[in-house]
Amino acid sequence: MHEVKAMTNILYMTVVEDLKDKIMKGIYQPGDMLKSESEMMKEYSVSRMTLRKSLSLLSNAGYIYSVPGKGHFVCEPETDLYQFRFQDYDSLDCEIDKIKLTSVKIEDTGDKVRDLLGGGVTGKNVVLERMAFCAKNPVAIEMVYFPYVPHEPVIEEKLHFANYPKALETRNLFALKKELSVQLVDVPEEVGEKLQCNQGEPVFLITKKVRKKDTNAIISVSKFYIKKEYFSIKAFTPEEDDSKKIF
Amino acid sequence: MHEVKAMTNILYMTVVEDLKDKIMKGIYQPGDMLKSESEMMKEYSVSRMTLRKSLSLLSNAGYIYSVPGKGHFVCEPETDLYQFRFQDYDSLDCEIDKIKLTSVKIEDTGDKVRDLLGGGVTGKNVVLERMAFCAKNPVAIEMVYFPYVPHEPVIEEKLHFANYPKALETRNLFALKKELSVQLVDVPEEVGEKLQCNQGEPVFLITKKVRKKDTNAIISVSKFYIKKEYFSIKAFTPEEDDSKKIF
DNA sequence: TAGTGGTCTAGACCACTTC
DNA sequence: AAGTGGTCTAGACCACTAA
Repeated sequence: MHEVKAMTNILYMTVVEDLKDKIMKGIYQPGDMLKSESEMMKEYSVSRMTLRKSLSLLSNAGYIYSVPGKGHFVCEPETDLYQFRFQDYDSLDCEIDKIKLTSVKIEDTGDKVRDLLGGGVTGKNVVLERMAFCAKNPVAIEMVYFPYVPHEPVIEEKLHFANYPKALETRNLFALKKELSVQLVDVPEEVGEKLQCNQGEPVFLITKKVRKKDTNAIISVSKFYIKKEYFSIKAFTPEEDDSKKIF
Repeated sequence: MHEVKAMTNILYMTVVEDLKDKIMKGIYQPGDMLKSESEMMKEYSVSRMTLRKSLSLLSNAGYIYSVPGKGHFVCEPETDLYQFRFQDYDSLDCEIDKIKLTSVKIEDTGDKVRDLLGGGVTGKNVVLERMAFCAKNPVAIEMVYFPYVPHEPVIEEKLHFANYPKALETRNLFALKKELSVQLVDVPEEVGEKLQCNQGEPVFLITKKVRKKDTNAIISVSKFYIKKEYFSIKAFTPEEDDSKKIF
C-alpha cells in the first residue's frame, strides 16, 4: 500500500518501527485498536507470521496487547515503574575497604525473625553479623538470618568473603526472588554503639528477603543498617533493550 | 523421544515449562549450551517455528540468549535488579488529604535548575511549588521546574489537580522516560520552615527528571522534600507475567 | 456467518561458526 | 562442507467475537 522508510532491512523490524513511531507520535493513542492482521499484512506486504513477530515484540515492550476475536490495542503506558540495582555493600555511597565478620550465632528461640524464616528442619537459625568500613570508619552493619541446616555447616572462612550473602542465595539464582524494603529508622541502641552513631540518630534500614519462587519459602532475611550519609538510590524507567532477543 | 508432562496443551508452553524447569533445577547451569534446535525439534516433536516461539519466550524472560552459528545458552541470572512504583503523592506513607499550590513563578535567570531543562524557546522556566498535608500537617513540599511556553500558558486551576504533574508529562507518555534519585539531606532552611522541621533535620529529597526518549531533552524536573517519617520503598525482583503476551 | 486473533506445520534461503 | 541460528513464506485448523 504505502512506503515505509526502513532503518533496517529486516522486515519485522520495519513493521515494529513504523507502529512504534505511530504510537510515539500519538497517531495511535492508548486504547486505540490497530488495523486487523490481514489488513496490516497487505499494508506492509509481509506474511502473517512475520507480522505477528512484530506484534509480539511490541507486546513484550509494553506497547500493545491483544484480545482474541477482537483485535490489537495500544496499552496504557506504565509510567511510574522504576528499576534500580542493590548489590549489598557495592551499592553504598563510598568505597568499602573492609568487611568484618563480627558474630556468628545459632539461635533457636526468642527471635522475632525466626518466624519469618518459616523454620528450617531443626527450627534453628544461623544469625550472622558483619560490618562494613570506609576509611576505618564503620558505615554499615548487617544481620543475616537463615535456617541452620546441620549437614551443611556454615564455614566461617566463607563468611569473610565480601559477597558471601550471594553464596547463601546461591544453589540456583533462577529459582529465587527477592524483596527489598528501604526505610529510615532511629538507630537501635546496640547498632548505634557499633556504628558510632548518636543516640536516636536516623539510619537507613534495608531489609532484604530472599524467597523461593515456587514455594515462596524464605531462604534468608538480611537487615542492613546504614549510616544515612552512605546510601542513596538512582532508579530509572525500564528501557527496551532489543539486544539478544531471539525474535 | 521422551515424554514431557504438560501443564497445558499448548505445545510451545510445554517446551517452555520443560526447559525452564531444567534451568530452575540446575540441570542447565548459567553458561551451558542447550541442545541444537534440530535436536530439540525431535525431542519435543514440534516444528522449528514452534520451538523457536518457546525459545523466544525464554529469552524474553531472561533465561536464555542465543549466538548465531553457535547455539542457545543459559543466561547469568539478573539477581540484583529491583522494581518499585513511585506515583508522587500516592507513594507517601500516609493519607494525603490536601494538596495546595503555594507558588507559581516564571524565572529566567539565576536558577540552577534552568540549565538542566536545556532551555525552552524563551529560556524561561515555570517554577511551581506545592505542599501535601496529612491531618493538617505538612508532610511534603514539591518544586517543579519546566520550560515556559508562551502559547501554552499554565492554567492555575489545572495546577490544583493532585495529578497535575502527570499533565505536564503528558502529550504522550510512551515518548518519555524518567529518572529518580532518592537521598537523605539536611533540610534547607526555607523548606524547613514550611514543613515545620527543626533546623538541620534530615529529610528525603527525591529528584524526578522527565526526559524525551528520542532527544533526551528534559521535560521537567521535580524536587520532592518529604519528612523522613513519610517515605519508604518496597521493591521487588521483576517477575514474568506471561499474561497478555502474543507469543 | 464472517472476521478476528492463537496455534502449528513444512519448507525455503541466508549468514555465521567450526573444522 | 556441515551445522548452527535468523528470517520469511503460504498455507492450515482452531476458538472467540460480533452481527
